Amino acid sequence: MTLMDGHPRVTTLKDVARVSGFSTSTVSRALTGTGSVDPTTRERIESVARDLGYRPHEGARLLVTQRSNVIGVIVATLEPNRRIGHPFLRELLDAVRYSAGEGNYDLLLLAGHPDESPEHYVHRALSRRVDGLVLLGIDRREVDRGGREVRELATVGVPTIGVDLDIRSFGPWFGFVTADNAGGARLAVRHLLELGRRRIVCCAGSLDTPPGRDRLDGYRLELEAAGALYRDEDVVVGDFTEGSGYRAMRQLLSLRETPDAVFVCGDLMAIGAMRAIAEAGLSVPGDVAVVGFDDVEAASIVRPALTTVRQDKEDIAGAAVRMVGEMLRSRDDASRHHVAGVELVVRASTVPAG
Amino acid sequence: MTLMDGHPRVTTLKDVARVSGFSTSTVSRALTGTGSVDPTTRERIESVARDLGYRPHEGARLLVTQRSNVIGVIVATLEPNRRIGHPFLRELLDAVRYSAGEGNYDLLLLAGHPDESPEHYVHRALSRRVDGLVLLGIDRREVDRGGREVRELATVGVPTIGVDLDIRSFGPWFGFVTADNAGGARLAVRHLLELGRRRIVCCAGSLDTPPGRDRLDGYRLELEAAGALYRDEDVVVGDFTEGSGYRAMRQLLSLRETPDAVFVCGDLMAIGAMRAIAEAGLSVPGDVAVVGFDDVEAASIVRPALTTVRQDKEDIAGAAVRMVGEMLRSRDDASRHHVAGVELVVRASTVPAG
DNA sequence: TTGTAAGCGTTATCAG
DNA sequence: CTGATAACGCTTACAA
Repeated sequence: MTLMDGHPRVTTLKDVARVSGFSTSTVSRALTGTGSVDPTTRERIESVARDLGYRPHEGARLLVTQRSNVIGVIVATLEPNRRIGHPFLRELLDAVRYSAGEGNYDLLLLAGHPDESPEHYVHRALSRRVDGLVLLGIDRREVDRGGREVRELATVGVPTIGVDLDIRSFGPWFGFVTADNAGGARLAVRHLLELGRRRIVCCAGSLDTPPGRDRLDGYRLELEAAGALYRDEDVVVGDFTEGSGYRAMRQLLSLRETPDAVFVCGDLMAIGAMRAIAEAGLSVPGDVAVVGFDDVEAASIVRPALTTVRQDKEDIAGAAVRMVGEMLRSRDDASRHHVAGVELVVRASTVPAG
Repeated sequence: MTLMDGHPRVTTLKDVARVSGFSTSTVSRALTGTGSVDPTTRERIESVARDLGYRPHEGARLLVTQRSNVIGVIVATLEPNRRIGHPFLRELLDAVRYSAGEGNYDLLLLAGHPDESPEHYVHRALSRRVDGLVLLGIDRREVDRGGREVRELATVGVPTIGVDLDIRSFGPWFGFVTADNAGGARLAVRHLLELGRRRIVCCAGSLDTPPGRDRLDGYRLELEAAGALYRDEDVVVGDFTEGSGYRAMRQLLSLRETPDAVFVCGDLMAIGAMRAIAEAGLSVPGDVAVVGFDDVEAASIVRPALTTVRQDKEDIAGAAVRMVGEMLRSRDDASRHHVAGVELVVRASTVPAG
């Protein structure tokens, strides 16, 4: 590295030490705020650091502190390693980004080759020494497939939080965050009942995900609590995509007794369901009232605007990040489970039965 | 660090060396594939590394190689440091994530405190020694405000790519990627003309962004090329949000000569425009044909489905990542400008004039 | 082909 | 309050 090098060597702690006339240890203490330094000294050092444009080298720091201040994130993709599968996950990722910032973390979005499997992600997370890992919408079966590697996370002690994915059985380093899916579903169904709807059917989401299962449970529970009849034929299972909602609704509309309301376990599916209803020559909300789940951006944009159960994304993201921090500090009160709030957002897709 | 420590020390290169019986340098060579090692030796070492679950420490590696294999990303937020402002940016971020993976990079999503300014992001990027930086939808004025820090990126030699943001004037380390906005706009207008529409108005996006300006230019150019009249009154400027599209369209509908088509410079605004048209008692596409721009997920979901100009997100993201790599290798042919493809996607919001 | 040793930029321990 | 000095885990001349 010569002076003629095109890259003017970046300023290091040593440079700050040399110019300010103090030792590297003093400079380190002054700049990190650990240990005690004379106020005058500190000022002098800070000023020199500023003038030189000093940027601490996080890699070097990590080497000794064992803390990267980085949280890794893995987001479920629809086809393996392609696009993120659902707008809700993109919105949630954004919320995590924001929460991470509040906790002074940066986010490492683990990217993947087209043909990488889960263990690769874990490897990368481990290699980068992330302080914690957040799994967004990952399928349980995928986790099991990478079981060996996932267990390794626990061995090394990386707090790992599953959002809509319960892997607490893997050990104490695993946390679980989810919205109150069952409660939200009950809110939705109750709303429809209060509107005077009597034939409430359900378009469910994939039953091998916690949200898929819990929302369907909520639907059943609320019907039963109201003394209404739950029937298996009234439920068709989709996979959270618009297309599956459309198909499910077509099927539901062909039931002997036409429904006057439908609880759809995801907004995208609900939008598909509305399309099916319109095509069948029926109207929303007049003939069929529709309630979705998630409150993605599109829900407030479609016409009629979709009544839906909003998941508190900020709460979910905040809890995930907070859990990482707590587990890192090994606090006894580190909760490993958080149920985020839900809220019914009434829009135009539901009105009282006519 | 005792043996009783809850954290079984993570395996290091030294461990692999000890167990395999070779020196650390040989192990390093064997594992990274640099330098020559006896095939038998390599096999032995690889097997030991696997058994021990060795994960190279990227921080340590960075320290010596000066390469982090991380690309930093900063995404524009609507309110300062809150949510990502536009669904297109979220979708684009996802595309960047994917492209980064193909290039063997991970993505550092620079998160921010609620009250951080751009220079803080740059500081974090610099501290983490990102190999490159991608700016998504960042406002030019923000960049100018952080001018000092941005210039520092060039000093240190961090390839920085602006998507929809041209900062090449800052020096050779800056690249610019954008879609063919003007061309796309012309596609849209031509389509409307071919449909027999004669009163084509325009709802423009913020004119202080390249897409805002170029799409409006394209609108004007295509009209003029067709011998049609461009009039300032036929253009109302919004800010890419649904609400601004709604308001702009109301204004456009109140023109003396009612339009029979509108080119809206963003899908979200187009959705708002459709709402305004419907409220005015007119129909889309019968009375007013609508073309948007971007092709965000919502465009194919609204009814009527929106005809729009699709930006090739994969192309944009791929170019940004590729540029980083090329600049890093200081290739003379490192292009600093890429114009990504656009494509007209015809859906239900446009039909021939009746 | 392999090993020795220096050094990357920090923090932390321990004296002074 | 301050300063040597030893790590941290890895790559890379340079020697053998």
